[in-house]
Amino acid sequence: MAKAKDKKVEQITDMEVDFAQWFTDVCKKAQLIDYSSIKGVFIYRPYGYAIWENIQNVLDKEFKKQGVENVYMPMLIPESLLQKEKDHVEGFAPECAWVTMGGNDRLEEKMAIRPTSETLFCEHFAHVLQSHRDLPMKYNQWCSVLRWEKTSRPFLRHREFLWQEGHTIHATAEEAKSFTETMLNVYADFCENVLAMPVTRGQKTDKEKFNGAEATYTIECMMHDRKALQAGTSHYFGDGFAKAFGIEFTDKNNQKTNPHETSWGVSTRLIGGIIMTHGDNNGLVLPPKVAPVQVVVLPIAQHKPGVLEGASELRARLAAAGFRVKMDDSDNSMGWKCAEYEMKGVPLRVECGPRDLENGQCVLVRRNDGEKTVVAIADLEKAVAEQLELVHQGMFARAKKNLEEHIYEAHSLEEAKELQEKNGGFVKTMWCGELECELAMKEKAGMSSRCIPFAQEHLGDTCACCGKPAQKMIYWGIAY
RNA sequence: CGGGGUAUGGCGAAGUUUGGUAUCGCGCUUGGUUCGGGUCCAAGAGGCCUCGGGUUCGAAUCCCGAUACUCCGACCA
Repeated sequence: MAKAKDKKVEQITDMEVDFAQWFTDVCKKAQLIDYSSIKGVFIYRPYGYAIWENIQNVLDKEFKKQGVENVYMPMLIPESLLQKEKDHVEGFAPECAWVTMGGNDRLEEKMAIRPTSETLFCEHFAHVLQSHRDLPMKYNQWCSVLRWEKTSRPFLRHREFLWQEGHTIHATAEEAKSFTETMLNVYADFCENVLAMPVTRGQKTDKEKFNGAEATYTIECMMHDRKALQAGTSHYFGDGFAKAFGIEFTDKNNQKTNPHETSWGVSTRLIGGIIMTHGDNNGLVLPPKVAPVQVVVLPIAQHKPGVLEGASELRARLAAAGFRVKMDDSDNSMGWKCAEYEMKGVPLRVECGPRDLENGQCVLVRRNDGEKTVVAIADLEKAVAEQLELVHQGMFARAKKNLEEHIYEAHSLEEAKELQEKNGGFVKTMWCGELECELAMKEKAGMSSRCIPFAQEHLGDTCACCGKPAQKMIYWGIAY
C-alpha cells in the first residue's frame, strides 16, 4: 500500500505535521490554484474552477426553485453611493480598493471596486420598484468581489474571490425574515447533501453580524483540524437599507412604504471547506456531486490485446450514462496513476485489466476509504452509481462524527479555555448576550462566537463568562 | 498592520559563513523497456540565482531598499 515515503513526485506534507502546509500543498499539487504576482489574488486553474462550476450549477438550480432571477451589477461603486448606509460603509470602507484614475485623468469622484453589492442593488431597487404588485423582487448575481485583506490564503481568504450574492426585497418583514431562513436552509442542505459537509445552523451575535443587518444567520462547519469555517450567511436587513436608499412602493392602501430586504451569499471558500473537511494525507477527497471527474478508468497492462478497447468501452458507457468520467491510457505506471488520481480526489476508480476482461468484471475502488468492489461489467452503470452514493455517505458520516465528537460543554470561561486548548472544536456555553463577555472570551480564551444554534440546549441558568442570568446557549471556536 | 522565517530551471533542494565559469534529484523532450500501487536504461533541452540600487577587477554570495510567499498575532467571508 502507498506509504508516504513511497511518494517521489508530488510530495505533500502530512496534515498531522503541519495542517496549514498540508492545505497549501493540496491546493497547489492537486492543481486547484496558482499564485499570481499580486498578494491575495489567485488563479483558479481548470480543475479548481470546474469544482466551482459544479457548485454553481447545483446551487443556481436551487435558487431558481425559490423564484430567484440572475442579474449582473456594475463592478464600480461611487464613493457617495457606498456611504449612504452608515454601518455598512464603516464595515467595508477600510478594506475597499479604489479607482481614482480614468485614463490619464483623475476622477471627480473615486469609485470603490465592489466589496459586496448591497448599495448597487439598493440604488437599482429604488429605481424600479413602484407598486406592491412588483414585490417580491428576488435577484442574485454570480461575480467576484474585492476586499483588501491583510492576510490571505488560497480559497479561505482572497482579496478577490468568486461568490454569489442574493438580494431580495419583500412587502413585509415577516416574508423577508422567512426568506432569510429559507435561503440559509438552501445553503445548509447544499452543504450536507451535495458537499457532504455537516453544518451547525444558527444566528450570529450582534458583534459578528453583517454591517447594516438586523440579523445574520450562518452555517458553521468544522474542519479536520477542528477549527471552524463559516460556510454561508443569510442576512435580514429589515427596512434600514430601504430607508437609507429611498426604496419605496405604494401599498394596497395607496401609502408609500419601505420594503424589507435580505441578502445571502456563499463563496469559493466552500472549496477550502471541502478540502479541509474531507482531504487526507494522500491529497484531495472530492464529494462525488461536485467532483470534476467522478470516475477515472485505468486500463491495466494496456498494451495487451483487447485491454484498451475494453477500458474504452467502459469509459464510453459511463459517459453515456451521464457520469463525469475520464480514462487515463498514458504510459505512466499503474502506481503513478493511482497516486495521481488519489491526489486529485477522484471519488471512484475503475480498474480494468486482462484478467478482469476475461472474467467479464472490473474493480471499483473508492477514494474516501480505499474499499475495493469487484463488479460484473454488465452491471457497471448501476454499480458505479451505488459506489458514488456510498462515497458520499461515507464522507458525510466521517465529517459528521468529527463535528459531533468535538463539541464540548463548559460552564466557566476558564473551563472553556481549557477545553479549547486541549481539544479544539466548538465549546458550547450559556451566555448572557452581552458584548463584554464575547470580548472577554476572545481576550482570555482566544475564541470568537461562532453562532447561537437554532437547536438550543439548556446547559444552566447563568452566563459562563460573567455569571449573570443566561439568555442563550452559544458556540465558541477558533475560526478561519 | 506588528513579530519571525523564506525567495536558486516546471517542482524540491545544495551552493551564501570565507565573492572567482551554475550543481543535484524529480519533472520535461526523444528512443527503447515496463505496466495488478509512484518501472528501468540511454541521449537531450531548459536558469536576467525574486526585483531595484550600491560595494568590487569580478556578486547567487557582501551592503541598502522593495515585492511576494509562509508561520504567529490583530482585522475580516
